[in-house]
Amino acid sequence: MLAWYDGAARVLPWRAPPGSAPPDPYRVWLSEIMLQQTQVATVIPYFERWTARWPDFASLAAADDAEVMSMWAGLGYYARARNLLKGARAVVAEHGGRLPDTEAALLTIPGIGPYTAAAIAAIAFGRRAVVVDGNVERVVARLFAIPTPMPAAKPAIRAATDTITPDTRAGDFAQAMMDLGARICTPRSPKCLFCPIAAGCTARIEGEPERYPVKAAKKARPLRQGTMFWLTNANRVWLVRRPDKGLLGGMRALPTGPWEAEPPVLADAPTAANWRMLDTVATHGFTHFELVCALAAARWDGQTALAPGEWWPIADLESAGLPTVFAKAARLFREDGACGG
DNA sequence: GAGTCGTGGGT
DNA sequence: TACCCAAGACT
Repeated sequence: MLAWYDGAARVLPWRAPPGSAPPDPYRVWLSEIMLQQTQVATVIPYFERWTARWPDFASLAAADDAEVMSMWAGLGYYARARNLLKGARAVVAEHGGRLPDTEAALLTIPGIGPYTAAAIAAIAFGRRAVVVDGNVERVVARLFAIPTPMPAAKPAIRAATDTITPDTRAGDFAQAMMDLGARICTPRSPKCLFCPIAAGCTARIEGEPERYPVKAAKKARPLRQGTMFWLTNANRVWLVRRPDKGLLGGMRALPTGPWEAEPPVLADAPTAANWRMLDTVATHGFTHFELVCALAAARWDGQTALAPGEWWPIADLESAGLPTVFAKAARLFREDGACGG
């Protein structure tokens, strides 16, 4: 694997060349958080903007919370951004501004779990650590043809990974396994002809490498419905801030009622007004449900009471840092020509 | 162990 | 198209 990696490693902004000195721990940490459940190509532009704005732990720890959330907008899983800020502040306050170099200490930092702790220890500090992410799970499940369905197979996969992890260059080994999983040992149509370890792969010898890792059938995503509100005042629109915990926590948003199985009502509007329903609806797929939102537009009369929020210039809505579901809805309101849009 | 938590790319 | 899934963590 290391020999293959020496010649085939992807060049990435947070990565050092194979066999060279470890990269900046801050950049390793940031990239690992951004890469959780997120593909490399999606992360790269966010990583570049982020490091230009906050190049180290000290600058990030001193950053404004709202600006951090806005910079993360569109990347998803927003708890990562909240924990990233907590993590940077913990590193400054409790570790002298430098990331600790052991897995156990790394695990105490918000946002760092078993995978990320092992990855940072190996990649940024050159320690031997058993790094198991989704790529490694797939490669190892195939290499050893592990028949146990996920997630029950996780302990066996970790044990098997331990047996093939080298004592030196564990970081390069981990990155080699992840590159292999991302480019060759892919979930569907693995390219075994280009695989450096195909000769020892039990799943390939069996003839159906795609069968691994074995997974149980998953259930269908339920439908949820709701209403989003577009309240305007001159050339501005009313935005709210969502509660810190839960779905899209801490993010700027359009006012919305709850998202539930039942059809929506207008009772959750941000203010009393002559709401006009648009002809179109906004749809968006989340991890565990599908959302269909009715769209209601109105002008504020300058009199009725408003819950906490802020007027935002419609022409500058791109800088509000709206999650994608709200950015999509905002586009529909503006295309409709709704009041002020 | 199971549910929650986004979004975009690939097929 | 509809579905799968990604360098997981947290509760």
